Amino acid sequence: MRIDNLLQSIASSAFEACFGQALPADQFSVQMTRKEFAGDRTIVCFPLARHSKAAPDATATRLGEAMVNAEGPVEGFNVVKGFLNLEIDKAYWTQWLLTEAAEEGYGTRPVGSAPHVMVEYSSPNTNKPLHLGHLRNNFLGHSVSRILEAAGHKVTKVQIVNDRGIHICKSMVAWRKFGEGETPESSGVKGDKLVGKYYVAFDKAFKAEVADLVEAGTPKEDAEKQAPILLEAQETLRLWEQGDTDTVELWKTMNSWVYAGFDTTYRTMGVEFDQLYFESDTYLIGKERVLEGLERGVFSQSEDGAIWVDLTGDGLDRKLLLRGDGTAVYMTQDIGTALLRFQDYPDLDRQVYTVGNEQEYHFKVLFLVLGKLGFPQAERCHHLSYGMVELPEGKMKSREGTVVDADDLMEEMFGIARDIAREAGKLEGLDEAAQRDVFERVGLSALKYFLLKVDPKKNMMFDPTASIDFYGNTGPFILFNYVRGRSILRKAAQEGIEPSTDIASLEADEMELVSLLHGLPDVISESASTYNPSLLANWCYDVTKAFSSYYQDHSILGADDAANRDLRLVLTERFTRSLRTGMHLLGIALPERM
RNA sequence: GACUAUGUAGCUCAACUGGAUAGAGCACCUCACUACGGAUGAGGAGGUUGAGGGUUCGAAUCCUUCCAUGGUCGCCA
Repeated sequence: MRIDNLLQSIASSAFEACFGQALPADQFSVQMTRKEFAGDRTIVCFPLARHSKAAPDATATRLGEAMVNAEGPVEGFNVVKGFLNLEIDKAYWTQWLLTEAAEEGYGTRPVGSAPHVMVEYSSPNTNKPLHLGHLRNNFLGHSVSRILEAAGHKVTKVQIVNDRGIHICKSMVAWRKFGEGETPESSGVKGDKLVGKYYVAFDKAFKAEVADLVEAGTPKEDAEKQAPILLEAQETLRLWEQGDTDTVELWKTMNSWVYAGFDTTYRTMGVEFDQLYFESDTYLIGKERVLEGLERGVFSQSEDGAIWVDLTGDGLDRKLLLRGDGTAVYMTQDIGTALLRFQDYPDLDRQVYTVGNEQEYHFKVLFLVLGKLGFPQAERCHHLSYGMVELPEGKMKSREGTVVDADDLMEEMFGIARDIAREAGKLEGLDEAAQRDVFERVGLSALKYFLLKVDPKKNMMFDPTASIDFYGNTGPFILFNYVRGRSILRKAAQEGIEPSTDIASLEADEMELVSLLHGLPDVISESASTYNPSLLANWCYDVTKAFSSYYQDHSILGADDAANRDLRLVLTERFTRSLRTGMHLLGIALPERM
């Protein structure tokens, strides 16, 4: 049993023995004792006073005495006002270090012990490359997937590729007009960047045409609807929907360029998916399902034939699900996608959508609609909503060229990692590929940690100069301490030192590290139930800081006697392994050297 | 305007969900150390937690009224 639960249960029976009143264990709030006070865990006794009919400090004292006398690890106590500070038997912690903390997979639960969850993230448009916003999205979704897995869920990672619509047609038109047959192979340009280039070219040509029309006397609003290149894009969309062979061929070709480009970026990012869904496949399913819903009477139809859902009973509005002309809107295809997924995975307990907070209303509606269609999982579905990534100069705007490209940013981080590593000179003897691997791990750790340490729901500032910092509260700082710890363990192994189970008792300055290590399982389950990796990121930093400080004050291999040395080695081993678990759940891979 | 989130040190972020003197990093100042990996550690300074009112043993956290900022309020996606 975890120490907090154990203490609660001891407190509960001790309280009943003292005051003759039974309180459920969860009424006893156990927290870590602040370091300016003696003790390991604290029970706040103010709320207990009205049940004990005694003053808070008297209640605390009597409860403390009873807990010391009870069977269990409580060895002593002190009372400050109504705070009961408990001292835990050091042997308890020693035993814990040698048993639970030593287990393979400490902190995680076996996959399949909790329900099957689908996590969607990334979900890009196919008309432009991935940028900084996608990085936050991908790192979040990927990390939450791993955290849910560690909490025992079976997890399926998916994305919905927004591969159809006017945006991709614009790139197609521009490519046909200006492309002269250019391909990723012929130009050496990455596929997603190439298609993005034509999307920009379209926009430029469009604006020029509008300007010409305005020059010729057309009002601006009309000009923006009449520009020939826009009409051509709309015609292309019509042809695509009719299945026109040439159009569909070009669409397939250009999308395939984008996918190849995205694949490269995802691989560099270190994220992956179990299955891809494509809007071009799901929007028709959505139409069918909406029509079925109409037949079953959960939706209604207006005179022009449009289909609506009435959510006024849920405090929202009426919402359009299908246009009068039978064409799909965004909601239509999202309904189709959701239902297809439930059909593909009948054991699915819920879906988690990693999508920016500007779509909160959309997902409220979607989940309500799924509920109306009779899916009990709907109420467990979750919109993992996250805030925008802002730059010091404001929002990213493609028109102003302030979009931070994902590939460029990652490459920049790798370069900084390389420069620092060369200066430190710790990678001599590694070949090129192995060194590159280290640079990527270090650089990615900086980016991922920077983006994940902030509460997802908050907007965050991406200050380029601060974000590339490798000192302080950063990913590389955590990696650095992991590498130091591993280096010691390697050295111990080389010297044939195998820590015995006869380890020294813990001193006060070791307790902070031990307490933090002990907290890992709780942090993981808390992160999982709130879909919040930042809790885990902060834990990784806290435990690393504790180790770094401990490392400074104590020579691990140079300890006075074997019992102390073995304790320190055990601590180092538990630290590196727990940290590796935590960082893995953030999607961060750790190097052995750096 | 309505709805919704956010507002904490100069800056970027925490705060175990109502608990003790609100903590880290960066920047600034001081100190330690030829270190099992210095991409280090210790200390100092820096706060009326946007403002006012309320709830109670106790509030950054809950309620309320304002203020500021972002987002949403399409037969766009």
